[in-house]
Formats: sequence, structure tokens, C-alpha cells
Amino acid sequence: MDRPPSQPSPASSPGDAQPARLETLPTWLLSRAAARSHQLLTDALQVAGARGYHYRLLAALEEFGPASQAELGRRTDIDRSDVVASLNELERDALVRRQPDPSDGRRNVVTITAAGERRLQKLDRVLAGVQEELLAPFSDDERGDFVRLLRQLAER
Amino acid sequence: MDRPPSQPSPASSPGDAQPARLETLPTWLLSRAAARSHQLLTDALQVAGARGYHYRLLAALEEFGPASQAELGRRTDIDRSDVVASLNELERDALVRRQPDPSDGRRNVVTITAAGERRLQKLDRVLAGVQEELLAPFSDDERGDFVRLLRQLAER
DNA sequence: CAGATCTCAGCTATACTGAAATGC
DNA sequence: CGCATTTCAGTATAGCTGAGATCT
Repeated sequence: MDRPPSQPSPASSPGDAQPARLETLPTWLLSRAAARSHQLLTDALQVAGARGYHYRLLAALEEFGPASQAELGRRTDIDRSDVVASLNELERDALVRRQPDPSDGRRNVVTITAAGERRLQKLDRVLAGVQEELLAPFSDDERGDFVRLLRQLAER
Repeated sequence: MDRPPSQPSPASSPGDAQPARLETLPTWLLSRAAARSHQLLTDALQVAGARGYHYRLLAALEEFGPASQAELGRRTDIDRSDVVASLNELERDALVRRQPDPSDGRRNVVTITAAGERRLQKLDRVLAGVQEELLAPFSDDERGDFVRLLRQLAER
């Protein structure tokens, strides 16, 4: 690119274009799109007083029933030590219950409570709003394409 | 999935399905796809002895010429304090040069060196390999669709 | 004994904030 | 004075590792 290298520019205006290399790089675009998505998500969850881990854990408990912490970790792809911390928070709010497993002394059986199910339903609505906000620029066809393409990448 | 909820399962097998709610959620799929992309990217860059910030800064310097650190930050969307740290690393490897701006005592003029340009070209090749690896499951048409859709999300 | 589970302490990378020092 | 620039110190989060205690 040729700009007079001798003149460092006044304060270099407002916009400031980005390097062309990046603007067509799929890894870069993917990273930026995910950053925006993450922003919408965590903002909305924070308003609801929750975090992403909470939703993933509550969803797994509701869909698969009571489970040990290790199984929850596998199902939600959350690290064992983050499962511990997140369940501490959920338990503090009485959204889940932790009980020693009578049939296996190493395990806790984690159960979603009625309050937890109500919270999950609320978070479902919050998340639906975020999807709508994220996909606002897309037509219905594009939404289908987008999800289909992402699944091909995510499933590996 | 119906498994007897009363039986916490032996070690709950290998796979462990994920909650259905997540598997169709665009924000979730996007996050997972980006995680995979990020993994490929940082692995490849690490082999080359670089990090993402380095590539972004070198690309901006090569495309727009010498610039102040503040301008580099705006062009690459890297925080001012991360620009400082990354330039320290690039300068240590003699890939960029920092000189006081004679026309503005607050600024440094950052210039890419010949070694920096060679490094950038090498990183271009590394990055091209990563794109290929990431997009391997896609046809040419799908690659075009994917990039087009991502740009719509990223450009806001 | 090997291996699974739960927990805690701590680490890394990314991204950001606050404030000081300097200069315009 | 207000504002921009560079720098440093510190914070927050997500994701991960290591190790100990306990149990199968």
C-alpha cells in the first residue's frame, strides 16, 4: 500500500480501515462474528443474572435428568473444575441440588429444582431473543444456510 | 434421550450427547466453530513462533506504512496496552523498529523491517494453510456463502 | 492396584481499565 | 486548559492443569 510514509497523518481520522488481508480471512471473520455473538449473549445473560455455564448445565439436567458432575462435564463440555464452581453458584440460588450418590460414594447426584426449571425457561426466552438479534441481518434461507454450515465446522 | 433417571450410569459411556437446545442454537454453534478455528490458528502460529497480534500488526504496517502506536491500535482493533506489549516482542525480534516521531513528541513511529516483511510473508502462508484446513469440509460455493454471511455479522 | 470422582489452587491467553508521565 | 499518546499495573473471564482426598 502506498501512502506517503513521511507523513504519519494528523490523528488519522475517525474510521481507520483495517488490513485487507484480514477482511477476507475466514478465521478472522469467524472470530469477529463470534465476538459479537458472545457480547450479545453475555450481556443478555448478565441482565438475567446468569452466565453461559449456568444455562448449559441447567439444560443438560433438564434434558437428561439427574447426573453426576463428571457426566455433566462431558455433556456440556465444561471442565470438571468449572462444573464445581458453577454448581456452587447454582446451588447457592437453589436452582440445583447436590446429594451424595448412595450407589457410588465418589459421586454427587445433581438434580434440577423447580426453581431451576423456571429459571431455565426464562433463559430459553432470553436466548431466543439473542438469536433473533444476532441473525437480524439474515433472511430465513440465510439462517438455514448459516446454521447448516456452522454445524459442519462444529461437528469435529 | 431417555435413560432411566434413577440409574446414574456406570461411567456414562464414551460419547455423551449434548443438550438438544444447544445443538441448534446459532450462538452456540458459532462459538464452537470459532473455538475450532482459534485452535487451528494458534497452533499454527505457535509453530511459527508468532501470535495473532503479531500478524495483525505486521499486516497493518505493511499495508498502511509506518504508523504511530495509537493508529496501529485503531487499525487492528488491538487495545493500546496490548499494542505496547506486542510491539515489545516484535521489536525484540527486530521485525519492527520504534522511533520517536520528530514532528510529534508524544508519538513513536513504528516501521516494519525487512525481516518483518519476510516474517509476514511466511505468516501469510501459514494462515492460508489454516484457512484450507478450516474450510476443508466446504465446497467452493459453500466457502463463498460462509464468508459472505460472516461478513454481514462482523460488519457491525 | 488402576482408575474415577470431587475439589481446590493456580496458570494462560485475551481483552480491557485506570492512572501516570509527557507533549500538543 | 483539554486532549492525545505511550507505558505500566492491575482486573476479569474462559478454559485448562496438577494434585490431593476419597472411593470403586
